[in-house]
Amino acid sequence: MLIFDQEITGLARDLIGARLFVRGTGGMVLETEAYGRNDPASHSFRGPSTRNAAMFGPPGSVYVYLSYGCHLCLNVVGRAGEAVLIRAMLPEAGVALMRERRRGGAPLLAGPGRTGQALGIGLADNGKRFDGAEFTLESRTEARELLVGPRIGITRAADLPWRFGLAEASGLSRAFPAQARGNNLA
DNA sequence: CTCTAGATAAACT
DNA sequence: GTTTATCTAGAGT
Repeated sequence: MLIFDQEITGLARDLIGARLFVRGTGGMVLETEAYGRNDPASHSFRGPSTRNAAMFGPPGSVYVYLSYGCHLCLNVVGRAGEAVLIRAMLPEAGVALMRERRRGGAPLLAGPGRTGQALGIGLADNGKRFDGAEFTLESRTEARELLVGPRIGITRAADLPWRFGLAEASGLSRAFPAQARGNNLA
């Protein structure tokens, strides 16, 4: 079982190799980033607001935000004010529908904006739960080797190694820097 | 490979 | 009113 109520980096690691589905589309999670409560790069840094309200919902909630005015990004909420951004997945379920939503553009799920588009999420999904209804999460079953590196596309706290990826996976949003290997999952 | 335009919600001054 | 933001597609070198 996946534990949502734990340190956010732990949740980000546990989500690698897990399977995530949104209304029948999705697949294995390949890449995540952790965002903490007192993390200058996090939307929750300045406290609760209309935009980030879902980040303060119960662990296991859905947090969706609009990035750069055009990209919807999906997050898994952990403890209050903490969340994990889903950056890349392996297309496994509902591939035809995802391809249609991406209008034939490939890749389907490599990158947070592409993932949001392929899964068909919207701001209206904020506050929903990963409870198996519309949003489902199945924990990883086997041990996997993990890549660790700095987060992408942020300006503050850019040095924290809070980005995680599945080793040997193709379909990551970007390659990890060298030295990223060597952390086995439990 | 690098560069740039594009899109809009919310925080900030 | 202005700026920034957890990016991407498409054009250019």
